[in-house]
Amino acid sequence: MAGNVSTPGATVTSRVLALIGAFDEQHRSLSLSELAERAELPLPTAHRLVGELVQWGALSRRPSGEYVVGRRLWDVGLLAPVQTGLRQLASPYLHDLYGATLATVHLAVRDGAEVLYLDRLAGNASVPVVSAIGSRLPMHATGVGKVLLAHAPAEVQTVVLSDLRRITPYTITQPGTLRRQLGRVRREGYATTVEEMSLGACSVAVPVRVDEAVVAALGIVVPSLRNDRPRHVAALQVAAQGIGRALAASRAD
Amino acid sequence: MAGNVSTPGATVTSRVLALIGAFDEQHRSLSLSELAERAELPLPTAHRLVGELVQWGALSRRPSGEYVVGRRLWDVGLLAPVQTGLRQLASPYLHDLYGATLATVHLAVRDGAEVLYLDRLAGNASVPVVSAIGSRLPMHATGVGKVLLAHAPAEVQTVVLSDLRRITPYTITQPGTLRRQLGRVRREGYATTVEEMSLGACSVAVPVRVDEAVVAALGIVVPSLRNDRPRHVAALQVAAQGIGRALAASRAD
DNA sequence: CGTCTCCCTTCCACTGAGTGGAAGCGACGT
DNA sequence: ACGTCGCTTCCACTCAGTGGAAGGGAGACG
Repeated sequence: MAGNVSTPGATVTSRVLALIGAFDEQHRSLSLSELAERAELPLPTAHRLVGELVQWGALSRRPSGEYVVGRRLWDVGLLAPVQTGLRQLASPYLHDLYGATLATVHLAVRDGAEVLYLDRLAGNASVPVVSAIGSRLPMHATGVGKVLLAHAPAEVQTVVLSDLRRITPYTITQPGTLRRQLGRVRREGYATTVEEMSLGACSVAVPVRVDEAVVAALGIVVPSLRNDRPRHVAALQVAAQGIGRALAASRAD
Repeated sequence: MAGNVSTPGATVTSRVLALIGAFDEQHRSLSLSELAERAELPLPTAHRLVGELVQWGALSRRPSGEYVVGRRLWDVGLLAPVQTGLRQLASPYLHDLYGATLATVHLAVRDGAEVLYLDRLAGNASVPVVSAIGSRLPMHATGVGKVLLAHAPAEVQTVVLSDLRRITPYTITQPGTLRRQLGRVRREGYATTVEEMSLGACSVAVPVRVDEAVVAALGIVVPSLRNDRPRHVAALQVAAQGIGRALAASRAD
């Protein structure tokens, strides 16, 4: 699994997947040789496999000759259960929340020791943020992250607290400080961040609960927490409750 | 390539892709034997390949034993340019449009002789509709479909007009009638439908243009066209122009 | 409790699909 | 005209992939 793709033990399947996996946030389009290099495959092999992938629609070739992820993979990706349940159900509430706050809205779940962003609505006038749908960010520096961490199993908290990387000058890197904040999050029902992830961006986030269990987090990003905090928290909680109820109802399947 | 997957000439790659392609809207979760059958592969072969796919994260296995599309494919799918360009750019305008109309908002492109829905915002109070992100619908019975058809190449129009399936009692099935409507769409700059796709749902749609070329369509679904039509068309056109300008600007890459 | 059925998993001998070094091509630069 | 670089094609060798057959194991039925 951890091993090389081109050396013995490599199956055709693993080579195909290595090619698909060669694409990421920073590499949305790759030339044949880049692909071969990133997948650690000899060029002729990459060439043939990529040809098959293109024919099927998993990749597609730009006029420029570069390859990009194809529409068919996009189709299939949308069938993943990540989006099916939570995301689709939550969608209307996110829009309402956006309408009420006009701030960037995030829906996220915990993925191991990181936050996985499931959805994001950003308005034209919103604060620029680093998150993107499908991206992962550290838990200790985001609003949704703190919410999810506060309700995560103890062992996850331990892992995260033991590695608080500094991202901005305001990032919390003291385990004690963060641990105290997590307690407050549990008590008060919402988390905040102040420029801990990116300068000029503050956030407020609340948990989404189904029968007490925290299944996701809902957050907004605003330029400042000064005003409106109660209004924002209220709007978030209304939306979170709506999503929670919708989720619980849908479990009648 | 059109040929069978298990018969001679089939490559490992094509088998792997057949497995991935076995999932669709109606089949989001499949047992091993269903997978094998749908991919037309012998069971042991399917078993082995699926094992590799699961290990990589392209598929994942539910506690129930059924397989679903994995998170990693979701990740990769999101990198497809479908969403990167148009969808991301359009997102803020869609939200504004939703705020202005409180109706279900659709962003769609033409994919062959069908409409492919790229994005959809649905409020809580919105009319229920069949579309879903990533789904395809016929062009002759939807607002965005008519817009895209009106600006499609003649050969596409011919194909579509030759097969006007009835969906509701109000679906237009007369080629002549539809052809006349398409002319009006081009002249007036917007299309409408009245319960042609689903009862109780009407729609208004406009083209998104970049330098005169129609690259997408933007539509809303409402319970009735009686009132507000001019206001809706205006709101749609404002949003479509915004998206068009944003797209044109982004072509400075 | 035995037995039938259905679905999943493992085994392994045969073989043809996959491999990748090498050579060919075409575009661009000097 | 010649060198370089990235893509494409070729093809003989061989090892990865194949899938029939047999081995679990969970649940239904008599």
